[in-house]
Amino acid sequence: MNVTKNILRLSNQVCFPLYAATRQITKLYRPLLEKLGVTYPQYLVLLVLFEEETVTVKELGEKLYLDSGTLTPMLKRMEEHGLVERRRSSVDERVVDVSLTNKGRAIEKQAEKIPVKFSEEILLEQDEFEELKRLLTKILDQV
Amino acid sequence: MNVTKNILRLSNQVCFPLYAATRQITKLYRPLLEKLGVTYPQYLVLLVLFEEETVTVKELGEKLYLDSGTLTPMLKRMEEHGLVERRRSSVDERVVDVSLTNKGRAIEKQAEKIPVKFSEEILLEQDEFEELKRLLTKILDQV
DNA sequence: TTCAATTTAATTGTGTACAATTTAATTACA
DNA sequence: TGTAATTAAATTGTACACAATTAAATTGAA
Repeated sequence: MNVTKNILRLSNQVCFPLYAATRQITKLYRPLLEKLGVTYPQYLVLLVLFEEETVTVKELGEKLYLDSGTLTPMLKRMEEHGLVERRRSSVDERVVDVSLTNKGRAIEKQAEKIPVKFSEEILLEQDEFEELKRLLTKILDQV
Repeated sequence: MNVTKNILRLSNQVCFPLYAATRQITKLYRPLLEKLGVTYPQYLVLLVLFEEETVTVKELGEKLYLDSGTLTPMLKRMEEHGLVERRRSSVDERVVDVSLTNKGRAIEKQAEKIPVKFSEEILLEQDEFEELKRLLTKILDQV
């Protein structure tokens, strides 16, 4: 086995398990989120809006690392489903403010149960969870 | 701050940094892979084929955690670009065997440089890399 | 003040992802 | 042997994801 093969081995890459684990975990979330009628990225938008009354598309993008090309159509879908409201800012017409509707706010109580259920399905120790989060956040802070 | 808000805080979730870090890292890969004319998932297919002469679509799916709905169109694009060859197995007509063309094989030497360049851009200690990989693999093995 | 530079969303086009279904081939068992 | 069950890809439809471009509003410097 030459050096090349070792470097390129799937099992030696850290990015591959990252890529694969993310998708598998998103799949675990799916049945839980389906009951709320949202996808995982839409759920993240809700989490932001549970914390802040109103955010702009730009702020959402900064928090979630997504651009308007992803957010605009996603927010339109959420608006169609009656979860959020999009409104041009009267202060600055370039800006679009996003906020929860009553229907969106009503989901918060259901959403509480998801992280709990989830941590029951993923069998990591508490300190492993913390370490994983620390390492991922360290990467995120660099890029 | 009530308990609910704490549970649902973006910063308290482990899945969010996982989701975000994966996409940010894939973006880091992009300029490197662009030179090879492939996307990140396509690069993963190449990695498998550098290790194994021929794999079926099913085997690819098992290794990369992807289904035919993703792989079939992706492999067709790679075939159009002259990187791989798709051929119905003569032993079992249901099966499609995938293998590298000469052009695909020629990429291996360029591909070697990518993990090296990449590890230079991500500033994690060697043991942190190992720990991250261990935790992600542990999750993958569960789901 | 004016107009060029910047900023914010939206749009366009390509490429994943994946659930659900379909099609064709193979296997298993009555 | 004949047919039901299973298997492997492909297809269909929906939803991200993101680079690149566009359009409209705002800002800033001459």
